[in-house]
Order: sequence, then C-alpha cells, then structure tokens
Amino acid sequence: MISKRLAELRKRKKWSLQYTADRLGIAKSTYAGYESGYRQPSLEAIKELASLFETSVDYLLGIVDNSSFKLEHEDKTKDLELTEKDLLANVRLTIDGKNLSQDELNQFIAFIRVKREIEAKR
Amino acid sequence: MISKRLAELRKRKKWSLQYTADRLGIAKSTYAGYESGYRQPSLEAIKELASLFETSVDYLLGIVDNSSFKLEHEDKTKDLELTEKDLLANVRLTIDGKNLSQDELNQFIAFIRVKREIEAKR
DNA sequence: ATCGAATGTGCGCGATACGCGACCAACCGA
DNA sequence: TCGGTTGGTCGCGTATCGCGCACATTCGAT
Repeated sequence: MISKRLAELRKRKKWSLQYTADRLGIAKSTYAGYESGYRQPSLEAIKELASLFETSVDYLLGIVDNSSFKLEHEDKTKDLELTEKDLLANVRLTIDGKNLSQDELNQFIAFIRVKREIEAKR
Repeated sequence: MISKRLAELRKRKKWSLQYTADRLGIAKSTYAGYESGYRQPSLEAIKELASLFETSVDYLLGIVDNSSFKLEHEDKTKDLELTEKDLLANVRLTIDGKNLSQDELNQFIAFIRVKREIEAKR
C-alpha cells in the first residue's frame, strides 16, 4: 500500500528516485526499496516522506484515502495574485516538476499584460 | 513524543500495560518499551495502536496536535504544479486582479517548455 | 543505429533494533 | 505479612533496515 502511494506521489511531481532520495538525505536504493515494497521506511523516515510529499502519514499507510492537501482546500478556492511576491513566498510554482524562476514569471506577466492591451483595443 | 502520547491515551482509558498489550496481541514488555521510549513500534504496530486508541498515526507521531482526524499543513511552502489541472481547480490565478484563463496558462506552459529546451542545449 | 548518461531495479552484507521472556522494585488490599 | 498487580529494564535471537554495488532499461544526442 505505502509503496503504491509513494510511487504515485513521486511521479505526480515528476521526480526521479535519485532526486527524491537526495531530498530525503538517504540512498537511492533505500528509497527505491520503499517503492518496490522490498523495504519499509522507519518511523523517522515515514515522517520525512509525509512532509516531503505534503501529505499525512495516515494517507501513506492507507488508513485514509484523502491526501491532506485536497482535504483542506476542496471547499475554499484560494486566490493567487501572481504579481504579489509576498503571496508567492510560500508557494513554489513548478512546470513539469521544475521550479519556475522569478524571471520566467516576470516574462509571463509582461506577456499577458501586452496581450490584454492589444485585445482591449479591438 | 510518541511515548508520551501513548501513555496519555492509555491512562485516559484507565488501561494497564498488560491489558493494552493483550488487546494488541503483543508482549507486555514490548508495549511498555513503546511508552518508556526504550523501543519504537514498527509500522504495522503503529497502525494497530492508532486503531486501538481511535486516533491518527499523525497524532501519535506528533505531526498534528489534535487527536481528531483533521490534517493541516499551514506555514509550509506548497508546491503548485501548473500542469496539474485538478490541483489548479482549487486556485484562482490572477494577474493584476484579472483571472488567468486556461488558454493563457497553456500558452505560458508551452513557452516555458520551449525556453527550457533551448537552454538545455547550451 | 549507436553510444553514454540518467534512471529504475534487485541483491548481499554489516549493523541496527525489534519482540519476547525473564526479571526486579514499588504499590496495595486482604 | 504476603500474594498479586503494575510499571519498567535487560539480554538474547533474529528480523530487517540502510547502504554500496551491479545490472537492466530508458532516452536524448550525435
């Protein structure tokens, strides 16, 4: 059960085994063992896993079926203004699992502003 | 942390070590080791513990403070993968206060992908 | 098509530590 | 006083955890 959940969460983030293991500070083979079911993570390790994947230990163990992220936000949709840097301070925007730099975001904002200006003239 | 929580839960129910161990199907010394901090329960054992005490594994591990099944991940920086539509369903992205359409976001994603491809060749 | 790097997968070994039985001190009611 | 219960620790056998290493597979670049 835990192995399936880990693989699903990691692939959703488009992370490799090596990258995930590095984030956790463990060997690649160790984390791979978790996903293959060959090993079970220790109590300390599973706390780190839940933290890294932003979910609950209960979800990893299959006790509950909802990941905590969805559980908290499914009722209230949040506003996220992309030009507000302090709002984005605690959000890491990614595309294909890779971080979005501030420069890239600024380029996008400029692009959208120009696009809207042109559309407004019609 | 887990030892304190276990002792607290057991005493609240006025159970003895022996009775608790019997309910779990393990040796008294084993469960006593959990409470004294001398041993850590295995993954399988901690699931049984949470079930017996009608609480969550996250509570036993000290990840959350309330024994109910509410889970939270505030103050932590969240990942927001822009290509995951179901994640974005709960977030309204805006630029200059104006909603960002799905088309505009798709254009941006395509733009970033091309940009990264070019940069990777250098 | 071919090479090489990156990624996924599995195994053996050393070391950790889990679970159990045995044991001990403290407490308490008969 | 004493038998019984409770909380707690220790030694031992062994299950298994984490790591290094090797092999299989995928994938992009030439």
